[in-house]
Amino acid sequence: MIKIQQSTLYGEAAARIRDMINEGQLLPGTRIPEKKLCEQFGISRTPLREALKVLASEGMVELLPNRGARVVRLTRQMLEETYSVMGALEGLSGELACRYISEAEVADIQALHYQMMAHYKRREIRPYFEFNQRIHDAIMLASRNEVLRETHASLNYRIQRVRYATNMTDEYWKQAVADHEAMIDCLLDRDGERLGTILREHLRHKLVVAAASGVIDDDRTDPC
Amino acid sequence: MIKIQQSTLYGEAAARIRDMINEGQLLPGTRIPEKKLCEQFGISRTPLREALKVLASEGMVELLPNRGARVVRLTRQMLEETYSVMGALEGLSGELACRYISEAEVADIQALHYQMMAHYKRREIRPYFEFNQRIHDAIMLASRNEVLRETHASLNYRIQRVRYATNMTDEYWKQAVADHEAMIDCLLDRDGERLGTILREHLRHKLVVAAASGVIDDDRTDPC
DNA sequence: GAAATGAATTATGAATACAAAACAGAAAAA
DNA sequence: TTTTTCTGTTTTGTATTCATAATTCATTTC
Repeated sequence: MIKIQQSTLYGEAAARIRDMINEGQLLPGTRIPEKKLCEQFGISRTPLREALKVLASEGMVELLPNRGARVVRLTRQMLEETYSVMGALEGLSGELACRYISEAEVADIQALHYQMMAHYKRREIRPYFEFNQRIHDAIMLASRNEVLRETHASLNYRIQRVRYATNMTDEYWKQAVADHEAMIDCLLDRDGERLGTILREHLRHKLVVAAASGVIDDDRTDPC
Repeated sequence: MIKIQQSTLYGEAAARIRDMINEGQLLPGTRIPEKKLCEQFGISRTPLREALKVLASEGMVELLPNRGARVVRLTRQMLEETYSVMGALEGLSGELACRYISEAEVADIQALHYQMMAHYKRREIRPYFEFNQRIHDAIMLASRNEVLRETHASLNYRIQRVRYATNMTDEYWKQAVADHEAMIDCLLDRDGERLGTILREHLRHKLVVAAASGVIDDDRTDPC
């Protein structure tokens, strides 16, 4: 049986705007011009406005009544707050994953880990990120908690654009890889408590790098 | 200077639908009739549909393409997942609160605690809940993390209707009060780690009661 | 020259109109 | 009787329209 995935215009629009924000085509703090995007997407304002409502509750844009939608700025404060919350969520995912994960899933994650390591050794940052993300996703899935997964995903959207702009120092990269090595050990031992701790720490390290990425919109004059 | 709070129709509508769900006027699994609600609220379909998009990303309703909106069912599984995530979030709030809370805020929480205790002794469940919630909110505020607060609030919406239907056993109620006593001690000692642990435990206790509340929509035939 | 005022323009918020899909019920076929 | 097909109705998704609030920019005033 083939699953028909019914797509809606507002869903498509939301996804495209999300990408545009992450890729820097829509800049933080700037207005999102409804009319322009409607023409670009070839849709009317109704579904586009619905998409903006969705993005607003995801925290990607902010809606100012009668003044339109703006791309939210990633302040340092907000980034710290978000990483703190994501740390708690990923920590929980680690704890739960160790309780429920199957042998096969652990093996899959190990495989992903080795692929990631290969890209690390070759200093191929994009593919490295790719596999890195897939490992974290796999742990999320293993936690058998959809609410957790969705909540995490929603926060993750907001900070994706940081990742697009991150430049890793050798020192941090080494640390990140070490974290991942330890994570694999925890999974093999089913040591949920320690995996949770490592993941929370891991997120704290990520914050440091992210904060230095240059997409932070602090101390810019805010014309609101 | 008076702050003008600009309200939008879709925001109002979202709030009203939320309340209707929590108060049982819109039943889980049932369709949300656009036309009817439009007439009831005296608005057109456009803002109402926007409200539904917001509620959908909050997890209050689910949108089936071309088949309208339904109130999501609270399955036991989902309730467990949600409490698990909220436990992690409240745990974090406890840890952070101990780092940042002021003397005055601790005093306020103590005052709320004594008011809550008064209602506990008189077995006045509604006011007890009221103060209980206010204490948890106050800790959230003290954590100085808006992202955390909003994420928690969003999850809290979904399970509010359980709280409306909870009947407390004496045993659980006693336990809950004991938890709260311990929480106050932690705040006074600024013992974040322990407060975090207590809050996570506290949420686990809440789950047990909630699961027995009778608003769980398991094993009902699903006509989808 | 800078700030303030006001009309013209533009964008947003909400209502209405139209197209397409889902639903319901009657009639026909197995 | 049960199943299927067809048709009319209802409901949803999207486009369009209209009213109102915000913005812009030229003009006036200090």
